[in-house]
Amino acid sequence: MPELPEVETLRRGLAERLVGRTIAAVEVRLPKLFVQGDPTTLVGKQVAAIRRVAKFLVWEFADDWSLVLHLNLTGQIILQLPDGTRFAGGHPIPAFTVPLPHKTTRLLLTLDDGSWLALDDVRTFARAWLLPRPAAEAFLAAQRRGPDALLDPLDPATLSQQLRRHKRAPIKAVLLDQAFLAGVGNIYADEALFGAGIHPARPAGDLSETEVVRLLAEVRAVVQLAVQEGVARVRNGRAVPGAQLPRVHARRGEPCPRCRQPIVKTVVAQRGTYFCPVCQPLEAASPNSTTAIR
DNA sequence: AACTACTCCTGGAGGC
DNA sequence: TGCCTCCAGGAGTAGT
Repeated sequence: MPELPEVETLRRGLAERLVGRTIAAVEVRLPKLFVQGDPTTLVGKQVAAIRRVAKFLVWEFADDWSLVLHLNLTGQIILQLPDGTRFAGGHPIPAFTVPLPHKTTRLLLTLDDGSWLALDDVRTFARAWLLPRPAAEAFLAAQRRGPDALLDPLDPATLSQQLRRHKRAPIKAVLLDQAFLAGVGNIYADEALFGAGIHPARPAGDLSETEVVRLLAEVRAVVQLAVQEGVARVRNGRAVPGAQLPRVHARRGEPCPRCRQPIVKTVVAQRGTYFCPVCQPLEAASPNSTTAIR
């Protein structure tokens, strides 16, 4: 499922290949993909820039319109270049090498150089908004959204204060809340909690200041690593063998990379959740480790 | 206000 | 081989 690193990786690859290109043809295969705007008016628009805002991919056109795209759970983009090579990203199903259009292809764009782009989405949750630039910016600004997990300063004092409002909610649920931190999803929440040695079901309000600092550092580190080294690879709920990330997510029963105890799967905040029961104890950290947040 | 549960949705995996 | 059931979860919303 595309989270911040997947969207950022897509953004970089698409920007490199699409800026300056003009859309020559559009085929919409799932009309409800477009919440706002008439996709047929994409024809003739020239790509000026591709930005990322949290998990939104924002295409800016030379005529001051914007295409805002959210891949949600299972969106993926495959760009096929004139020489037949592909650049792809997002959810890994169907395989990026699948013949296109696939039955899950929801949008097809043809570019003026003969390359074409498919938006595939198995579960049809992806959404698009085609809007004049000011309306698009207003739409993005209106999203309840915390600091960007990759780009914005993650101030422990500010975020600790917010955690106080979530006294009893499991820390993982708060990490998944985009209003707290933008860009973290199920995989990287598990990874950051593992890195920080914090049990995903710990009440958010019980975390010590030290733990909050450590957790924020891990969020940033995990997201940065995923962007730099290639995204966490999970297929059909299983981690792809040999991948550096994820270390615990989708690795039930596999040895913890730190202590070799088997990784456990449970459900927290209605999400499949993986953690090491030894490295991430449910009890608050040792007594000598600072005061709990009230 | 904080928190939980439900709702969209369908391909793929696993059981028999 | 072919049914059938279950599972995956981002984010909005309704209910407690």
